[in-house]
Amino acid sequence: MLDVAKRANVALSTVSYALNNTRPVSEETRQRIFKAMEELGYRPHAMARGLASKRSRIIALLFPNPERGLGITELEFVTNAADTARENGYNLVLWPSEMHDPEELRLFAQQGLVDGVIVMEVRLNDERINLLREIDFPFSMIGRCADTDGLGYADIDFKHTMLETVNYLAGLGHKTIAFLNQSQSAFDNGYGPVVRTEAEFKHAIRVAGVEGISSFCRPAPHTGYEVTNKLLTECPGLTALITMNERAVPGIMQAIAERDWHVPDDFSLVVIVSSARMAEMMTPALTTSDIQVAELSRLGVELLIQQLEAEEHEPLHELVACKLVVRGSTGPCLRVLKESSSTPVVAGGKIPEA
Amino acid sequence: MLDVAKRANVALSTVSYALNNTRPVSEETRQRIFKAMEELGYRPHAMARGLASKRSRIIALLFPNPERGLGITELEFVTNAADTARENGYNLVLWPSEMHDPEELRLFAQQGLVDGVIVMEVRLNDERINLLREIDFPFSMIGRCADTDGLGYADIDFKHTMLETVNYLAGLGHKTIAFLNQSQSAFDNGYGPVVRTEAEFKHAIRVAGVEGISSFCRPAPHTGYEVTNKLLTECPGLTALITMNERAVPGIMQAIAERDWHVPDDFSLVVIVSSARMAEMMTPALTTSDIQVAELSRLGVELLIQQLEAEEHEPLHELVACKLVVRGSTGPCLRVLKESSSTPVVAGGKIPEA
DNA sequence: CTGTTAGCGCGTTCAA
DNA sequence: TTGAACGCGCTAACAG
Repeated sequence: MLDVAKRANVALSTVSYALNNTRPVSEETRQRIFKAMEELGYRPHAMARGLASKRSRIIALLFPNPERGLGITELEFVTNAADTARENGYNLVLWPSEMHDPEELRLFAQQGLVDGVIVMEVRLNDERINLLREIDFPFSMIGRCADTDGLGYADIDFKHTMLETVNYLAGLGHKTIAFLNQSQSAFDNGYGPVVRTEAEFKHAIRVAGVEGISSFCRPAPHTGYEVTNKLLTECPGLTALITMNERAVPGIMQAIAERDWHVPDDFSLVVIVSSARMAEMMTPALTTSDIQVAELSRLGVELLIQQLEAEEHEPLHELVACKLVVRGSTGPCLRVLKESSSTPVVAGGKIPEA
Repeated sequence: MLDVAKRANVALSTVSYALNNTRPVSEETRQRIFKAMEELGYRPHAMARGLASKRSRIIALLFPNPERGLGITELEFVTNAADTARENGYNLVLWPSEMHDPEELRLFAQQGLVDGVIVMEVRLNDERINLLREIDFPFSMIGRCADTDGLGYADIDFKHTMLETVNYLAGLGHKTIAFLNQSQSAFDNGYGPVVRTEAEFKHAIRVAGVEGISSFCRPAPHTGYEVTNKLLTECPGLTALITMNERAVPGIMQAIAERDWHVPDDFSLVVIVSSARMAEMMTPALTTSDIQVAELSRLGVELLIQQLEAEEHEPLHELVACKLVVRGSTGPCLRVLKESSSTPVVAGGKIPEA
């Protein structure tokens, strides 16, 4: 840097000012400086910068462990976050969420390596959030906890997503709709999406004026098979199923197929909080409500950076609904239209998960 | 740090030495120092450390863009790499591979932020590798280029993987086996796995003494459908198919189903360089040759760190074969056994991709 | 085994 | 507008 300064016939500090726009520099000298940097192949040293300015321009992502979902959208979250960070001049480091011990998080945060963190897979009452709040460390969430007062987050609009899906199915003539959620343990742990969809499903069926039944299900094909069988047995009037459990889908399809039912003429299936990638893995291609990964992760990063750079801006938040994409797994239920004899009535209830 | 030193009645440097084990420190004073650190809640500052030692203990991962595969294994690569890095006391930052302009890579490398990089999705002649070599920047590869002289890498053992798969099918009695690779353009770009599996397939069928036919196919269900149809039409004796194209699988299955063939009794399917997650998405569950993600990414990281920390160690490399897991999509071909009239013979050839 | 001290490369306050 | 000097928090010679 000193070499650059000499070569441009200015003081070392002037180079710094030119670099950071932290003080007016005459256009002429600025040109000279940049030319000198070019010629010498000078690159500002990130660490030295960080030390002096106390801002590393590095943010961390507490990434999810790839168990629940298929891993498809999770990857996109990570890559999109890295892209967005870079577009804003930040680097993105990955911190495994296995850092379950919050003390480890504290340790990392206080190392001064990162300016802030983005927390994924937030639970309603999340130790990590409590800790970050306590030590007053900047963060944003993809997802959200229960008490979001003063917090920045980007989350899925589960209410809208569920309403749109249920209304769509009701509009096709379905009178009884099931919701196959993720696992009971996720619910008990207060994992946001599971808790919220559970509530919003109940709300949506009430609004749509149809019968509804919901069940938890661990994320695996065989559990999907078992739970679907139970649902179909105990609830003969069922003609449509909504699920947020991607890994259970093959089992669901199998249970339907074994009854010699055809999708979508005999039974409709919608996967919510899913993706086109998932949809096209099945035959027929599934109707899905696609999670807007790119937007969510972009928002998560931007919300954090905003907080980092603004003086006293109120942390913002955004809700992004999933987008319903109708494909081949939904339609009117021809089976029921034919069997116009008995009108099935089922009480909204609960079936134990597999 | 000075406070810690005072509180422990030692010099500032002694604290440093105790922290880095860079010089013997008597057990007694070491205890005093750590106690003082504890009491003061002292955390060494990462950036200052990096500045002084010229080693940031940060490594970068040039991650893949999630187009080719399903995204399942890719996520595991990233998370496992982050875990392994952390276990070795390193941080892992993500650098988007869209950094196609090698100049941008040079810029990042020379910022001094990271000590080394791990390159994924390496092509046989990869600009990034050439650049890193040229500027003498430490790196390792997951995958490998053509000239690996003096380079550290962890890659799939395609030869073993393909031999095992073909031998397994031949052992079941299959006489004509197809290989559905990824896209022609990936091959033309010299993407390692595509080029290597293509060659190893030819080698393996020769060794096994069976007929073989191979074809490229873009990564999507409908192209999988089209290519499979072409293969089945032009090659009536075909009873088994190997693919490395996960996204094409639904199309492959559909083409088979439309012929009223049942898997595995009428036709066998193996997906190589895949995973259990993929396998269980289909009915019947697929026989796959699973990529050993955890091991590969661990090796990739460790190889780099070894290089970073060792004095003059020769860069090492490792090949890891995929592991064949037999599930429901493979077996003897009953269809051919029944139609014992005509013995189909087909010349090994090439079918244009969809 | 321990203490002293000079930087690492840059941001930023002060004086000019 | 510009230049000089100080310090960020730590490592690593060098000296005891």
